Amino acid sequence: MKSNAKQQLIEQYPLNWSEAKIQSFREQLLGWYDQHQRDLPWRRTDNPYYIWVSEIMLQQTQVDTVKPYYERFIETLPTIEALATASEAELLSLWQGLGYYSRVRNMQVAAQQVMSDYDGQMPKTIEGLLSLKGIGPYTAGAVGSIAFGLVEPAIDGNVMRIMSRLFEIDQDITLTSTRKLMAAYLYQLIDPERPGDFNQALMDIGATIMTPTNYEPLESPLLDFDQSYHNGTAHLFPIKAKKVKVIPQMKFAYAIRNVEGEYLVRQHTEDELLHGLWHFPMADVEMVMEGVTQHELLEPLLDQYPEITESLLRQAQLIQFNGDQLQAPTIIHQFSHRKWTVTLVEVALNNSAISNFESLKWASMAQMTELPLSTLQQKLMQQIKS
DNA sequence: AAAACGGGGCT
DNA sequence: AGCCCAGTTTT
Repeated sequence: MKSNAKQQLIEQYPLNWSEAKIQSFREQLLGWYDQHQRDLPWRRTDNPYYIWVSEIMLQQTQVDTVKPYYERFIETLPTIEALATASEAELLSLWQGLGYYSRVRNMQVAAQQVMSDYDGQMPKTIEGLLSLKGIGPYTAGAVGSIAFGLVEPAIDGNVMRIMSRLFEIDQDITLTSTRKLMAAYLYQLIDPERPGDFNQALMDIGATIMTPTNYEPLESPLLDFDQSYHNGTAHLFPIKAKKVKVIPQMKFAYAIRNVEGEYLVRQHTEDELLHGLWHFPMADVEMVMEGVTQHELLEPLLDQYPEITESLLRQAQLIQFNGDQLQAPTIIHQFSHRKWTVTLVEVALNNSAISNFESLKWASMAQMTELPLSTLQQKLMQQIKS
């Protein structure tokens, strides 16, 4: 990261620790690492390519599973050039069983980028690493710090858990702002003499001591700095908002206009979303076909609203066909738990229908604007005006 | 900034 | 069978 951006981040989230306390943190962490670091194949090399391969593999798989894959991969494709020119069949067979096959394809694209854009050498800056396909902020930080000594944090799930517990960070770790806060703290904590070891030490502690379910990490070299341990709150961290899954739904909304220029509208009931707000009548549909017919457009409406009869629509004219091609706008409306894709179907009646129905009534555009409307309905009405 | 993606592993 | 994970890419 550029030093001015880094400085700004630190000013935004200052740690306010004394130099002595920061020094002590580094000494505890690195002293522990010197004694307890795990002996892993990719820690016996300083070849940036090998370290890169290991980081990509470790993104998706546990250490013990990765080991044999790693050994075979670097033996078979020992250089970036070999990776860049390998056949797809060879790549896939080397990766078979690891999953996330797009990542090995991305890695080959990146190897080709290195050959063409970087003269066959891995770029030695964060920006350069980030320019490679498949390398995001975590991998750039890991490879950059371990292989090139760049003073950059490598924030993965382990590190987020550790940071959220050390500082009792009570924000959702899936938020970008929370990761920025952690990056700011880590820029202040990271040892500029040994950034790669600093990052790997944190990851080892996360993997072996400050695990997801160990709330009393008595062996942790960071115990003195561990707020959640001292307050007995470790089990509360990290805070991860459980994401409700969004159910996609397709709907038609019918803008049915009579000769007076009025539209049929209805107020959503309490068993519906957008309760109390007024809308064009809407109907659920499975999917919208490419070559949908006029009949198919109106069928869901008749199904869902018994009071709208076929005789009423006998004179209906669908005004959105250009030749046979339907040209209907769609509006996306996102709820916390639903995503509606609403296709606006415009219907012009030639007869002068005036009587109101049980739950539907006629309203001019001007009258509608006096009613409580959802943003969805406003967007639909916007489509008609233009 | 938020959503989509992805396939092995777990319940 | 369906949910979950942990990072990157895409929008």
